[in-house]
Amino acid sequence: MQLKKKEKIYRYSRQRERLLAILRATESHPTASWLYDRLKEEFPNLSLGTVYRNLSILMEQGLAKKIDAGSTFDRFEAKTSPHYHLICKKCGKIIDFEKRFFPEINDEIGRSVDFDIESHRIDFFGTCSDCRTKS
Amino acid sequence: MQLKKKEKIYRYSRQRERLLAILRATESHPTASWLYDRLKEEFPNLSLGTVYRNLSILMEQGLAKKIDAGSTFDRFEAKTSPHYHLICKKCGKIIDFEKRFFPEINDEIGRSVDFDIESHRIDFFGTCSDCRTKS
DNA sequence: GTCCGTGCAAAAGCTTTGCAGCCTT
DNA sequence: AAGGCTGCAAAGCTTTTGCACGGAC
Repeated sequence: MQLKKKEKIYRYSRQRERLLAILRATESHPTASWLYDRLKEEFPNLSLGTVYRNLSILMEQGLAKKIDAGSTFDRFEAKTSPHYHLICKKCGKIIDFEKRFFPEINDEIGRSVDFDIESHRIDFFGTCSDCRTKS
Repeated sequence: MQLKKKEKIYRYSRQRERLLAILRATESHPTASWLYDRLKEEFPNLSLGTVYRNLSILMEQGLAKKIDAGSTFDRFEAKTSPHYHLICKKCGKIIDFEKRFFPEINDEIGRSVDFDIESHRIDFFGTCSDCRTKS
């Protein structure tokens, strides 16, 4: 018999609705602190804990993702379509890239290892055009 | 005229030599704290700060790498050959995978974006065989 | 009425850093 | 002798959490 995990119930919150809207409206892969600053304009008493708690809920719901890009702080995005990231080593900027997706490599790799592969991420590192121009 | 960055001078240290040896001898992609525990067996007065400082130097020298795998703490490795990671979503274990490398995708992607790509990382997420057996 | 979400503040956890003394060069 | 490296401890930062209150349902 299977143990059924209790379904978590989410209530509506204006803060979370607006947080998601802000995250969806930017392409900058912002930090929690940046989101806090934006959202605080609408909710002057907003607390940073609320931002973190709501980001966590949005991730549970599959509406937001955390990006691990080597910074000391986390960055988030709300884009759900499959895509990769171009990460600039000079300025840390993250740019979405979705012109080519490799769904086939999960299978290709999966056939050769004893590991159930569900997904993959690819990040490209280099220098963005802005930083190239500057130097 | 080009500004030449002053070359950093490194001195020998027994702690760093042994740290690298320990990192090279494991396949577990350890945390700084794990390395500290191992190294402290040889240097009873060792401080965690020394581990971090030396990891940082080893990374500058290209002898160690930090792996961003979504944990709250960093993990490190000393393997220099190109390889990818299989990351278990259940237990967090990281396994090296080097049977297939895709050097060509840097060029393939690079041709279509205004971004100088130097390298890429690929991480596969899923369930390791240990965790699959358990469930 | 329940009990989830919020604000506030404190705590937690990993990593960094200032300092004095030691060791490498 | 110069200055990087170390241990120790304190500080720094991001993220998490306890609590009482307000809001969603």
